[in-house]
Amino acid sequence: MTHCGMKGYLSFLIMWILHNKSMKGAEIAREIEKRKGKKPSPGTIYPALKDLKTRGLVTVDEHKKYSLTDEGKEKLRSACRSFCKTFYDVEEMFKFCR
Amino acid sequence: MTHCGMKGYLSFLIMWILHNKSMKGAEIAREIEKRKGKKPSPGTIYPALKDLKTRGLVTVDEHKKYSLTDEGKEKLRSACRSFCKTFYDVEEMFKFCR
DNA sequence: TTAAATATATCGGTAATCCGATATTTTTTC
DNA sequence: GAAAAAATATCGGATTACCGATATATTTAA
Repeated sequence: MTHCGMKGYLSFLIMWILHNKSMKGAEIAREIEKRKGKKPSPGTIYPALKDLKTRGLVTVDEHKKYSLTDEGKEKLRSACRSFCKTFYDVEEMFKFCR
Repeated sequence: MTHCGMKGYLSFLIMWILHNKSMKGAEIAREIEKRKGKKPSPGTIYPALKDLKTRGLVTVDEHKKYSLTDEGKEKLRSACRSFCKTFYDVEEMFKFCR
């Protein structure tokens, strides 16, 4: 349970971060640092981006800015649905932890 | 990205489910099914519970009802804090996916 | 009190995640 | 335009998560 006992949600988080703004890799890494408190290493973030690209969920433009493809958006939407259903009581969680 | 691209949050979810009610293993499995849409197999849920027990985060009573230990509660609280900080904009996520 | 159904437990294998180390490319600064 | 800094990329390894198969124990029904 390194972080939240939630190893594995990195690509979900990346997609969520990209959902309303395209970003360069380093920018994404900084945003993750802001959220999680720890910056993912290059060996973590770039393979993850590559994987998302390979799967057609993100694209990179000529300035290496990443953004969601239509397919990526659709995928994110369904992942969000799943996430929100699983944590339907997330508000209680916010209360619980303060 | 089987579920949410969030492999690894099972033990976190178990602890969250236990945070206000002690339950038997099978009950926990049903609750997870309700949330995720898929029931974890015995080979998934019991090893996870055992692991949590080994780490002193849950205990089992004589009727095999699991509940959080004090240490487990504390751990859950800090995991929740982390989770909520990471997904501080979860409300937007709820909007996004409908 | 048997038989059937349900719940619990363990093990081994597969796949996935993540990161450290390292190398290359791009950008910035002077 | 050269040097330094920052960003990007790749690879291999260690760890972990999960599940299918299987076995045992417990509860329920008859």
